[in-house]
Amino acid sequence: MSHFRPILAAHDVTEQQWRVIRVLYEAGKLDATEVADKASILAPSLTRMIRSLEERGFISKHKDDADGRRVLLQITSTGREIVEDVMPESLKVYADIDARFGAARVERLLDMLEELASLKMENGSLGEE
Amino acid sequence: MSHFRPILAAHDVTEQQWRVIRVLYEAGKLDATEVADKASILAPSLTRMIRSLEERGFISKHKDDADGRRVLLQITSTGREIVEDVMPESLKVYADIDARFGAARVERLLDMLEELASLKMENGSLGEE
DNA sequence: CTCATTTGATTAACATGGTAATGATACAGC
DNA sequence: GCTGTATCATTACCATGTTAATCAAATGAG
Repeated sequence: MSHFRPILAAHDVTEQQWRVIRVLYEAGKLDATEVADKASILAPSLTRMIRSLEERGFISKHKDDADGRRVLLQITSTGREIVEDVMPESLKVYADIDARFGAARVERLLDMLEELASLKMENGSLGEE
Repeated sequence: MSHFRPILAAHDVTEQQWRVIRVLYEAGKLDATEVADKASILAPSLTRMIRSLEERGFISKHKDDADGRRVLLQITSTGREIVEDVMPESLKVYADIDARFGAARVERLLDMLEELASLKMENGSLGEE
């Protein structure tokens, strides 16, 4: 990711903020919980990021009329411009990794990591005996 | 790691702090740079952690007589007690992962990650064209 | 020896991870 | 319709990641 940061830094966007606006770019209007989930960001972090991203005009925030607790988020045209500017570099990073590490190995690596992560969820055979 | 945190939380020690005192437990007296390196912690973070760990009496800090810029760190008997109390749980976590995920696969996973990480260091074929 | 450079540590400033507490709205049961 | 509970978001608080700036000590060139 650190390869990637300079491009984002030029837009004053962190990697986490990038994930948020990219999710909104791809999915359209989403509520905050879905965004947090898809961007792997905790709720308290997202709250802070929403404030910052909205102040800078990258996203807009609305209350859900159907459920007053929920917050709906949407990317703005300014935000879209950033995504469209950064995306080519982003794709290049992944293409480069695929080329140099091997796409098949990348996939295998991700599979293993996912499986390892799911293992740890299944139970707690730890610290409770 | 989150499996591991309850045990550490009982001692009011974070995962990063655990890595620091474990390194010092195993290596004896070390200077700050080596500790930061072995525990994968950045210098500014380590500076803050030293303050906290020293205040609580888990480590001691001395100036290096041979090089006044360097700081030497050493675990105290209090710190040693914590390590000896937590270590069994720590080993259990790794043993559990080895058992459930497979020790060979764990090793393969670590190898792949190391190789991937080293790839990214070699150059920057990114963002500079 | 003196000065410029280098190196190690610290500080500062900001963003995020993480947990707990609080607030506000929905909702189920009565 | 009210009330207790559950759910979503926010706030508060602290630790760490991250970069840049600063400070102090060591080192090298002259």
